[in-house]
Amino acid sequence: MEMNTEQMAKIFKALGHPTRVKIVEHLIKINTCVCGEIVDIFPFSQSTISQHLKLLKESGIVCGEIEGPKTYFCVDKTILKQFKDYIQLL
Amino acid sequence: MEMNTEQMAKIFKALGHPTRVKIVEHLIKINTCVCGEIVDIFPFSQSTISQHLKLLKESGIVCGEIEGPKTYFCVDKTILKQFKDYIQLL
DNA sequence: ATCGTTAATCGACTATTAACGATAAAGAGA
DNA sequence: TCTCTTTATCGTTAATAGTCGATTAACGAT
Repeated sequence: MEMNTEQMAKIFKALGHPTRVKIVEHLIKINTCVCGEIVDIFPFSQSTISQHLKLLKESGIVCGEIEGPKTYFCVDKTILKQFKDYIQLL
Repeated sequence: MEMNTEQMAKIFKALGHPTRVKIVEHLIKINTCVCGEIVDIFPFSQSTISQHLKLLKESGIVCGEIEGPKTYFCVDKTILKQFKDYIQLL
């Protein structure tokens, strides 16, 4: 499977904000975590973080799994690999 | 030299538009070219393309060299390498 | 059944972006 | 010098993004 330009631009756009880059780095580091943990790390409101997570999810680079009242977020490893592969070919 | 999160986010943001991704891909392919050539490729006005090039320049991933009335644009290979290195570590 | 926790969504506001046409600037060539 | 070519910038408009507080929804536990 290979990314096209549109998909790449969408992920680039999603990563085009320092907070979202940091969220993704954090998710990669700790593998999975819930929204509240991310809210605790950053100086933004719960709604703002939730919005950032929504954008990341829409780009495909992050996925969220609802489990009871919580949502577990993690990086989609398949998409991440495709993303990295594309960039390596630049 | 290593990129920090802010710099990365700035480049991601600059690449967060399909036209700008394509411009960068084109620049990598043909090494260097003037604004007018890019205008001919895309269905946007000269001012819009010039604006896209300005954003790419400001992010650092592209550089432009004025030579007479023309400006030669190319990808900054050093920055591109740092960019790729950063992503590879994700 | 109510309450507390967690996350998503809504509505508002401001700021930024994307696009255009028009204009300006700067050099090359007649 | 005047004109042509090339690119950058300005002013405008419409759309999107970023942030917040308030509200809603969904679930678990008492």
